[in-house]
Amino acid sequence: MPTIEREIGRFQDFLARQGQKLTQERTALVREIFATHYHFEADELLFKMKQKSTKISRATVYRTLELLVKSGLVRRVHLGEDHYHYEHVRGDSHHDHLVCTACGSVIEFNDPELEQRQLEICARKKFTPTFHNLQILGVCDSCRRKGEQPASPDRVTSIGEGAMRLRK
Amino acid sequence: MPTIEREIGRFQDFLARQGQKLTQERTALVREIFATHYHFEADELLFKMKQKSTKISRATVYRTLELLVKSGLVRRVHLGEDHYHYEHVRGDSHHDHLVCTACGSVIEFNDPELEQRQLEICARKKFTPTFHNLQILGVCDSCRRKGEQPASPDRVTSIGEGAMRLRK
DNA sequence: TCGTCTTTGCGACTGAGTCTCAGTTGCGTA
DNA sequence: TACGCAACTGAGACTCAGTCGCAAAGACGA
Repeated sequence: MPTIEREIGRFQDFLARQGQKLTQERTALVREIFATHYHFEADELLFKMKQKSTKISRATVYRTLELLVKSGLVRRVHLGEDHYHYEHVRGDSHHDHLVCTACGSVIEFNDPELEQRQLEICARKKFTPTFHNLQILGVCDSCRRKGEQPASPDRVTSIGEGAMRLRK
Repeated sequence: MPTIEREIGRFQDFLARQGQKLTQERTALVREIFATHYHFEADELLFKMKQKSTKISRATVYRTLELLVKSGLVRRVHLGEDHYHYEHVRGDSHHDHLVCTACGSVIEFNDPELEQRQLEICARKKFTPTFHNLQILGVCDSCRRKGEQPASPDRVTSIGEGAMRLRK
């Protein structure tokens, strides 16, 4: 897959710029991450590597994820759970998430108008934004059809319950 | 403060509705929470109670916070750090947060237009929203004047670094 | 006073993430 | 090809927020 090779190249450049090396472990992780087309958790990644009998330690996974986030190849996101999720950055399209509290599915969306409005708010507050993180919790179409109800609409409760429900 | 008494009353109603009791510990926590006019962490609350030599255990603090979140009196928020923050709900004004990654200060804002746009997005995706959570990370006006620079603007990096910087 | 039910504190536990440290690897230089 | 050194790794101990189980305490109606 040429795309993955390109990402590996970018990571190597990033590392080289600060006198760091692209090791076998790091390459293997980047390969795995860019082959995964969805949000993942650090431990999930560790587990997958183990399954493939690619020996990599917990510490290395976390260290590499940190480097990848710093390099801009990977993004750390909150999806309503109480720990981080990661996703690889494709191109440079920023997006936000709709998280279904019934089935846990995540729908991505990108809305330039919404982004624009946020910039206006920042300007009004004299705030210089660098990044934002928006999750909308609720119930997706197919769950709604199945009769899943949002716990109590308009209620803040849903944060708590959403998070609970999503837990393993 | 009559306001606090009213909140305590509301909490009592909520508890009574499910056969639960308003105990001294719970009352003390509600008092403390509604006397705190800002985002706080669970352990911070526990610490404050200890300082006032109000004896309350960790478990009770967490249990009560959960009840308060369920009752809608308290809201759980993510502020870019890797654990929860809480805030008491005043009236029913929903708001979002601008979080300064340099000094850690938090600016609240409410923007009906932004909320409206989110509803439109949900409608387009056939998603039934119950709650959302938006943080914009960046640098506040006074930090910017002091020469604080956003680590690398337009870069996702800032999530990681923001969170790092904010850590105790 | 008894019985039942809820609540509490204690302390052990969990799980994500971090740190330390000794051993290993990668790589430029000779 | 060997050397030296910095960067890297794995193992496991550690941290810290949050949860759980359980026995004791408290509330309260009969």
